[in-house]
Amino acid sequence: MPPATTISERAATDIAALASQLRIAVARTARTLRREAGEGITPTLMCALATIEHHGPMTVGALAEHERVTKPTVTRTVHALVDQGLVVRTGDLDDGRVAWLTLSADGRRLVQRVRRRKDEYLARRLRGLEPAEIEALQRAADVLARIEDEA
Amino acid sequence: MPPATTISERAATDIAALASQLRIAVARTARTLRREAGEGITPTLMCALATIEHHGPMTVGALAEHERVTKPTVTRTVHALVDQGLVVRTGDLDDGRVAWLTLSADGRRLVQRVRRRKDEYLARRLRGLEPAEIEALQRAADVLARIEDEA
DNA sequence: TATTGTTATACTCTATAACTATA
DNA sequence: TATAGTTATAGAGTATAACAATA
Repeated sequence: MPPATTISERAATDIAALASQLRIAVARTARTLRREAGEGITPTLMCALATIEHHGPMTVGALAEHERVTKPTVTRTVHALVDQGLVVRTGDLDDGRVAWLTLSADGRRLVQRVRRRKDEYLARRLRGLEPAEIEALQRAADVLARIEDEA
Repeated sequence: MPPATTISERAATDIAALASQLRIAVARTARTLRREAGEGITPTLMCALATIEHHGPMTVGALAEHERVTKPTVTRTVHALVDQGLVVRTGDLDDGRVAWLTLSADGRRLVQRVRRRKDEYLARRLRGLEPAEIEALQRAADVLARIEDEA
């Protein structure tokens, strides 16, 4: 007979093991998805574009914070996006230090096209799963989104 | 009363929505975790190290295939790991073209230390979730690992 | 002085093309 | 000829440090 364990000890063990498995699974899945963007746009540019689309007009600093990169990195990213006509950069009228970023019509179309493409790729991989597995993934997506928002 | 839908139509809609949410959640979680490696080692080197530890002795080509990068990239990565004394590179005795990669004792210790660190970080984020949420994440980790293996 | 953003510089990761050595 | 791996080269992403402009 195994030694008795309290509920909290059991839970702690389960969580540690889960953390390890989840970390590996998430890293590998993300890596695969990053390679599915296509459209000739890089993952970094695509991420920035998607963030601006989701948030609406943002400053350079806000984008840096959201993407968790430094401001010089965002400056570079935005430069590339503006060069490609995907983002419009406008100076703030009241505060001369601030620059506002918005999507151009081309940028908006591109975001939607790439998003559809990635979703279709992942959806192909999900087809054929059991309904219970689908539901588990749905709940997991919700939970992961929530704990990231709390970060 | 809404129009009748077949089970497969319902499933297709659910899967498309799930794919989208899951993609975003996975990308964000992976990004956060990548920044938690610490120990002065980069995510790429750490990934290679973890793969070699998991698989046991591997050739350069096998590592490239597993990490889904090109062989020149692996050559570079391995060079860095050998320089840091984390990996040992040995020529095959029968086939002079082949190089075998294994972890050094330092490499093995580092993998374990970093792994523990990341797991603890994620585990902190998971504590406080409902038991049902934990279970959903556990199932999701299993499913994601499985569909990645099939890729 | 503090804040917003940029420029300068350097390092890591990655790929493609061309190459060497071995089979 | 084919295969395993390397070298050469170039491009993308990132950070830190130093700076400019504005508040």
